[in-house]
Amino acid sequence: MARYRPWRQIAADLRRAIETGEYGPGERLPTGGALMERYGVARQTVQNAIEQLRSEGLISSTPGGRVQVRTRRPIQRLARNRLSREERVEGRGAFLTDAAAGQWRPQVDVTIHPQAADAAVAHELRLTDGAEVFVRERVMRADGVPVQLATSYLPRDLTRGTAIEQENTGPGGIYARLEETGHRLIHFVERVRTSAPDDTEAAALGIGRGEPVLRITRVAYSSDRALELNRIVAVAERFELVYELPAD
Amino acid sequence: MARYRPWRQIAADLRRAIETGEYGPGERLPTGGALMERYGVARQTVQNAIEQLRSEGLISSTPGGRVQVRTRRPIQRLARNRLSREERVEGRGAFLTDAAAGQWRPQVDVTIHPQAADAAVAHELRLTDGAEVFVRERVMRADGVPVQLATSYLPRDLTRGTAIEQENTGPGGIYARLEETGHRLIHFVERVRTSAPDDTEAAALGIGRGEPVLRITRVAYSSDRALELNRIVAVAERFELVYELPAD
DNA sequence: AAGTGGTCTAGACCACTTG
DNA sequence: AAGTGGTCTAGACCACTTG
Repeated sequence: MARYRPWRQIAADLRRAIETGEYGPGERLPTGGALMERYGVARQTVQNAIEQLRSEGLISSTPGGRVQVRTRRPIQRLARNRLSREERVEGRGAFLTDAAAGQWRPQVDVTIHPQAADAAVAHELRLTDGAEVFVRERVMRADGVPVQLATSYLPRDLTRGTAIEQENTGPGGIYARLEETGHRLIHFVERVRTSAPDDTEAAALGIGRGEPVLRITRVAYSSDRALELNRIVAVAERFELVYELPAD
Repeated sequence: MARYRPWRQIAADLRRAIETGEYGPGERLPTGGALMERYGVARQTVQNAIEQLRSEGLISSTPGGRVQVRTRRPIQRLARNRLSREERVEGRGAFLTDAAAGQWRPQVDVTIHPQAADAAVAHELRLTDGAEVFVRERVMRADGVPVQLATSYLPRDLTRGTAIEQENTGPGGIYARLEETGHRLIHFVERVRTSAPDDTEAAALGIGRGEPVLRITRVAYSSDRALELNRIVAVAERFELVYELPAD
């Protein structure tokens, strides 16, 4: 046992044990006390090793609870299929499309309200500061566990008098409603970044510090204007983003 | 000062100071000792706050060095343009295309060797286990700082006798060479995940634990086969991935 | 009530960078 | 040589979960 940075060795040992299946998905790791004794180290040192494995996405832990090997497979988020017109016509939103492909149970909670666009939202939608937008905030769950927050902003003139201002937007969701009112979608641009969550996001997603999130900013365009800004915060460990790109 | 989890307050104060510009890009934060005194807390508590800000991508720190506000803007990685045939014909590789768009100085170090495909590589390229592949390992730097590792695997029968087996693959890189030998690229599939780096990756990229990386797996396809597997490990904080998606 | 993961203090030392 | 960020020990307590 190295005297300097023994947490590396502890993390390496546990990582190997997980990868070889000694600790299978959903199983508990040894308790902190057991690891302290086994390696002859202090509590903080064990904690450093645990923190590393958590940031690698191998384990999850809850205070008072237990340290568990992660069991859930990543949700495949299929960028091409999920936004296709075919799926929209069939009446499924993108999250539901992913669920059907991945065989998990989707659940979406929505809150809606109009508001004045701040500078960032106005810039993305090419509106003037303070223009009215309609906001749909969604918490998405997979098999009951929150995995994603998505907040959509649409220029109010596109949504007034449509089902987009209802809690339930109807079959095909907001994109189907936009196309019905003559706003044909041409393309989407997605920008992907990653970072740690802030306190509000961490609480809503039920994750701790150090568990990274994906931040996806998506703008939907018609031929002449920006129709929707969607800001997504997703538990990084739970997702694999899949993009299909033409070579031409 | 809250007695329980004071690191949250310390992190919040520092975050605000960075966001308001009190500590500008490249500037140092107060030393650990100063923060211990100011908040009346122990060293570990300050460390917890610093760790949080680092995982949010706001600061970077080096042992013996200093804690600095991050200065570099994210590298825009433009998935559509960077792989377009037009760019390839103009003779620029994808990384160089990004550099031209983002105005930073690119540098690529390459090591090359043939090897037998392991099970994972064989699966992605639809080869039999142990089939020979040609491997190109690249370390990519922006303005001298390592930002990305990329390892390409190509079936050996596609590369033998071509410049793909040279260090310098010539104008347009390996995709241009593949197309010259009759393997027309039809599409790419990119899969994006994120996690912490392992020790080797952290050392090569010069980042610490808790700084997440993006793991991008890209496969290039012709009409009838998989031509190349590229495994990319990129410093998450430095990148913004941009994808353009058709609505049809 | 007992157990567990997480956080805290106080003090020490290590590895590294800057003068 | 001095300063700094990072890690460690030993022990305590907190918040939470499970019995």
